[in-house]
Amino acid sequence: MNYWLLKSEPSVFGIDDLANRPRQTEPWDGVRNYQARNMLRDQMRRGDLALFYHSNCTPPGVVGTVEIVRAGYPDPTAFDPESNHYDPKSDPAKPRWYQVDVRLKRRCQRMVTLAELRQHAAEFDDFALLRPGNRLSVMPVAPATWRRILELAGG
DNA sequence: GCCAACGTTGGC
DNA sequence: GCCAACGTTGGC
Repeated sequence: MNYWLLKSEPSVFGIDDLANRPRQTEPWDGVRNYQARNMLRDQMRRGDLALFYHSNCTPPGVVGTVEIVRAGYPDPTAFDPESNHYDPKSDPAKPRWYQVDVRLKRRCQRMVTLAELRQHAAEFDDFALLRPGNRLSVMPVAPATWRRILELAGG
């Protein structure tokens, strides 16, 4: 079982949106970065858990946790000319982009902001989110880091 | 709105 | 394969 962090802009799809979905489940589509794609496709497994992180907002931070309920499979929005995530170079016979399905596990009792995570950086084991210039929208989280962040979130 | 960091594109 | 130009991300 692995731990992850998934970024999303709340103005596009936030934790409230996930909470309002049927079965509180949603495909995590639209990832168009190869490093992130590789993790979705090759490493994420059903039953893994991920932090739900709100980015490009005030304040950014961790707002909840989700469970991976379906492992990586081709992202259909890449084949849809109507989608903003359409990629004409993704061939359905050899899909370029992948997604997983996530289900809301729980909201944080209190949000853990990026500023707060930075204050605790020394307690985390090489947390990719805090590396300068980090732009990945999917990244692994070490188990000890996961536990500490959930403590900060009030369980 | 600014801008640093980084990824992608495309000419050569 | 190099690398400059350009686009995107995302914090501030």
